[in-house]
Formats: sequence, structure tokens, C-alpha cells
Amino acid sequence: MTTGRPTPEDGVPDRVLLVRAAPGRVEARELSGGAAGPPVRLPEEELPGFVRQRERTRWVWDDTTRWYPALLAAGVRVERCSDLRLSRALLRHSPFVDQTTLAGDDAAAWDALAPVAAEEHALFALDDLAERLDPAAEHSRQQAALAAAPERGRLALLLAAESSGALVAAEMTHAGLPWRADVHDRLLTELMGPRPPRGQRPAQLDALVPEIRAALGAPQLNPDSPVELLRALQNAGLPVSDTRSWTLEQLDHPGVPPLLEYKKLSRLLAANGWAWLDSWVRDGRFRPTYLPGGVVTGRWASSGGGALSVPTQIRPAAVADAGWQFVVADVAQLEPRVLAGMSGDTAMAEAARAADLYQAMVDSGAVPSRSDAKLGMLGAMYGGTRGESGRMLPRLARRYPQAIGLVEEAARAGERGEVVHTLLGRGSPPPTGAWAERSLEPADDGVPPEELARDRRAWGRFTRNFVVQGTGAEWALCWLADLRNRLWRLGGAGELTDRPHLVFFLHDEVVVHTPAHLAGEVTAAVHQAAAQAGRLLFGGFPVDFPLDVSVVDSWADAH
DNA sequence: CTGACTTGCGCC
DNA sequence: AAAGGGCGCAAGTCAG
Repeated sequence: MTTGRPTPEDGVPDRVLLVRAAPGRVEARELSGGAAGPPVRLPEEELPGFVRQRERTRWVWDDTTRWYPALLAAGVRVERCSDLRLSRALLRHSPFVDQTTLAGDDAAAWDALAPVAAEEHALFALDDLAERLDPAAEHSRQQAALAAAPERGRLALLLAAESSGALVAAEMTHAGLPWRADVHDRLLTELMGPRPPRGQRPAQLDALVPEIRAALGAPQLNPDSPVELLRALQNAGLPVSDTRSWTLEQLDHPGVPPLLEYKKLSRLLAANGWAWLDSWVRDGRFRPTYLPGGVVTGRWASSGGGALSVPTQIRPAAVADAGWQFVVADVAQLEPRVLAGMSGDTAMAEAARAADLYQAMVDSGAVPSRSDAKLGMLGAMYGGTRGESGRMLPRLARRYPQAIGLVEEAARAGERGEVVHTLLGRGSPPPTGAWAERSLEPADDGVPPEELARDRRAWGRFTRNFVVQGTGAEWALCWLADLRNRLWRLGGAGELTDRPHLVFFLHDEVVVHTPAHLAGEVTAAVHQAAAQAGRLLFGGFPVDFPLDVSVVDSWADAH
């Protein structure tokens, strides 16, 4: 920013901090090293134009949810950013970081900063906590923390990936998942009859009630009440202590089939019925809010419309626009592959070079059958040791000592009350609860020792899973970030939604909405991004991440 | 009545 | 002897 207002010609270093100044005004300050240059002030309405000019800039801002939606609404996409809120959250819990480097007067306020939802993203809400924070100071603290960290390379990758994730999240909410309300409505109508007036049951659902009542001999039964239902089942002589579908399926009784049918339809109606359509689908798009880093392991959370569980039943309503298609991709067996990579277990990595990792474990003679392989690995990663899953563990440990050793050690560390971390350095939360506070002295306040021991083992299962789930989330973030940039480059000259763009992401699956003629190139990009994510996390270590990719008109047709 | 908690079930 | 990770959401339940 040598000549006043920054321009593209200024070239690198090209990291610019955006700060809210007086109402309606923004300050841009070029950053180099730890220092911020002199502020350049511009009116809010000029910000999109200003940002659009500097395509290669890394924008540093307090929180992506407070800046990016408005830019997207103005038709501006940014290439990269540093999200100080997300970065701080990572650094604050990473065991790689010396926490004293992050101390400061407004540390507590930074720690408390929460994302804003789409409806409240007004850029200059004066009562916003963010208004009182100093992003330049926070940025230099974070740079210092990073510079002092023993694993600064990994951490820097994690911060960049997390920030890219924040961009993707905002873009997906902006674009929305194409959703055909008419198809959804037809689907509901076929299953349970036409939409009833508010507060009434649809015809097909209603018709099941007398059937259930008759079979159970409970003429007044309201099947929506778990309490009433449980009593009715018990009065009918059925040995049950809950009303879960899985429990009911074990029973042989004439009341069970209509009841299961009722529960199934009633669930669909409540979770993804007409009310869901009214609330969450506008102008042919489903727009949930994604919360990057919303889960302690690094997975995303979501809010609005239950984006984490869009049932397969209603996916036929996700239909690409005319002339467009979906490229749907998911990673087969992400977590065991990640475990092979992060533990450097060459034997498991060899299995991970096959499209079906579990089958490869059988073929190498490690376990007798595919289901043994799967159950055993799930048990190793989740901490299940019951039955089949537990019996496989010694066998797996012999064959894959590094991989199984890594999760076992994570479990032991958790049980000792220690913090564990992912490959890139995301730290697990410190343990809470009676067992953790009392781990060094015997219980003296009446909490039975068995209960403390149970809690301790439960925490060990959490830390065991944390390292794998969390590193899996890091792989997925890198995949997403790289794919996002590849898609942009494929698209020609238009805005985000004129080019191939991400419209859905869930843990290990993405949906890209693309002009049909680019579907082949998008498919290639999805594969290239997966390979790149593997290299970023595991360098040259030979572990593959094969994808299942479909090019479809409707999400329901994938796989 | 409201709000907190529980139950059940969908997704990975 | 028993022992499975992470979520969000709606509806029912129950205490205050």
C-alpha cells in the first residue's frame, strides 16, 4: 500500500486487514510481517468493488460470517482469507501453542466472539461485540503464536484450511442447494396423502391409528406419546422398556407392523414434511447455515433445516437446474485411511490402496471376513470392544501395530486426563466431570468409584475417536478448499453461481452444482482435489483416498 | 404458562 | 460384567 489505496499492481505481500471504522466506513490496512500499514478508509458501499479488484489478496478479518455474506450478495467472491475468530479458537486449544502468546486485554472478548447467522449479518451492527475488538493486535498475536509453535507448518495449514472452510460455508448458504418443492410435495402426498390443515394428521397416517389401537387393545391410545405407547405395549404383554423402532422390530405382534409404519411416516412428517418446506426452502433453494469448526473435533455443525441429516427419502427433491447437473462425491472409508496415514502404518496403508479397504484387509490375511474387518476397525476407532468388534482387536493390533497403537494411546491419554490432538494440531477439550477433577485422589463426595471409572473410560473413547474423526475432518477441509479453487477456475468469467460451485458438504461428501457440459471436468477436479488433500496431510506417505463419484440430475440418483 | 430435559431418529 | 464416536431437530414430558 505504498501509494495510498491498494491496487492489484502493488503485488505481493498482499495481505490486507479489513476493519470496521466509523459507521458506514471500512478501513483496509496492508499487513506485512506482524505490522499493519496505515489505514485506507473507504465507504461501505465501495467495499465490494475494492475487494473485487484484488483477486489475489488474502483478506484478514475478525469473522467471515460478519463480512462475506454481504460481499457474496454484491456478487464478489474472494480467493482466500484469514478468519481470526476461527484461527484463535484453534490456537487457543492447540497443544502446539504457548498460550501466553495469545494473552491480551481483549482476549476474553475474542474468545467469546460467536458467528452471526445469515439474517443478522448487517455489516455495521453497532452493538456487535466485534466492534470493540482490535483485529490488528489479534492478528499479530496469532502470528507470534504460530511462529513460536513447534509444528508451525501443520498449524498454518490447519488455519488456512479452516478459513477456506468458512468461505465455502458462506458460499454454500449463498448459493443454496437446488430444491424442488413440487417434487418434495408430490413425494409426501404419495406417502401419506395430501397436505392436511395445520394440526391434523395426513390421511394415510390417520388411518393407521385405529389399526394400532385395535391390535394393542388400547382404544384411546395416542401413538405420538411415548409414555402412553410404552404402557400400551406392556399392557398387551410385550416385554419392552422403550418404544424405539429397533426394539419393536424384534417383536412378533400384530400391532407392530402398523406401529412401525406409523413411526416412519410420522418421523418424516415432523422432520421433513410440509412445515420443513415452508421454513427452509425459498426460491427453489435449501439454505442451511453451516458452522465450520462447530464441533470440537473440527467437523462442521449446522443449523436450520437439519442439514446434517437430510434423509435419503427426500433427496429426490434435490434436482439440478435445467442444463445443470450435480456431481456427487464421497470418500470411501475416510477414517481408517486417515488413521493409516497419520500413524504411518504401512500395512494398513497397503490395504488403503485398494478401493475397498476392508476387503483388502481380508485379502492380506489379517482378518477372516469383510464384516470382521469393518466391525473391528469401527470398534478400534470408536472404542467399542463388545462382542465381535472386541474379539478382532488383538488380531488387528498384531497386524497393524502403528494404527491400532495410535488409537489405543489416544484412549489411554484421555483416561489419564490428558489432551490429545489431531495430525494438524487441533487439541481436544480438557476433560470435565467428577472423574477428571478427582483423578489424583479418591472420591470423597459420594460419587461411586464405578461411576468415576465409567466416566473415565467414556472420555477415553472420546479422545480415541477425536484423533481420527478430527484428522478426517482436516482431510475433508483440505479437499474442500482445493476443490473450491479448482471449480472457480473451471468456470469462465461469471459470478459464483454461474460457475460450477459447491452446494452441499457433509463430513466426507460433497455436492457440486455445475453446468452439464462441465460435469466431466468437475469430476476430474474432485479427484485431483482428493489427491492433493492426501499430499497436504501425509506428504509422500502412500495412502489413497478413492472417491465414489456420480454425475446425476437428482441427488437421489447418486451411488 | 415457560423452559429444561428426555426420547427417538435421521445423517456421517 | 459391561463397555460404541460426533451431530440437529421435533415432540413429549415434567418441574417450577
